[in-house]
Amino acid sequence: MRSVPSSDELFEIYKELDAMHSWRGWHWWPDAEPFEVIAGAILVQNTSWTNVEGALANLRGANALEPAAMDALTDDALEALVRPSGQYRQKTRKLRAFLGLVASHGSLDALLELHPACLRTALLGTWGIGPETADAIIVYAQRKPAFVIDAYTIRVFGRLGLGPASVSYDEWQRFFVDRLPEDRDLWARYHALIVLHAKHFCRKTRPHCGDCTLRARCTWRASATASAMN
DNA sequence: ACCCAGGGTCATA
DNA sequence: TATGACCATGGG
Repeated sequence: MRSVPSSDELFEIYKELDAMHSWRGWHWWPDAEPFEVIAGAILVQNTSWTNVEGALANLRGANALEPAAMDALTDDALEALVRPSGQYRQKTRKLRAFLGLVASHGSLDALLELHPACLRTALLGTWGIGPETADAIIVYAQRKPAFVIDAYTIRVFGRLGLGPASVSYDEWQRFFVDRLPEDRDLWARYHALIVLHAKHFCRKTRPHCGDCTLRARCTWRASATASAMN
């Protein structure tokens, strides 16, 4: 059913996305410190980024954007700061669990010195951190190659008729990793462009396909069968 | 009054 | 292993 793209085709799509969206600017944790990137990666789980900005602003105002300072906060205080991002009790637990991982490695710097594969294993063993958050931490905080898969990735490429038929994170990740050179900047930017693209052209319900230069490839039609194509 | 958002965990079958 | 409930705020 789905076609199997060549490496060149995936790179062509990357260039199309870049041409469409690079003008929108690059607000993808530009020069943020690793700990802020990690906090953002946890706080943004199933939440819009605008909500996360409020929580990060609160944390910055409380000088809590470093492990020791955050760890010194009570649960009540941390929950209050993180509240704008939603699921604030869960996310307080998750931040706390990550702080525990940092402590077990001595420091954040020491944790980030790990080989990416080792860091990934350590992150996946931490409560509240799954594959997407782990890969986001590796590529955007540790700045090592990791291709992040998210709901947007599966939606965008699913509508293009590409990628695995399953929704398996690992299968989708292999789909990209096997076809693209192992290049941290390329992978980091590719994921960011997919998110930008999805937000502007591949909304869940209503299509905004007007100016999308990929529309010729798009197999998705609005009302028809909103189930299979997702 | 909905639906959705840059997931992950847990209980159930 | 696969599916569903749950978390919870804020914007459209």
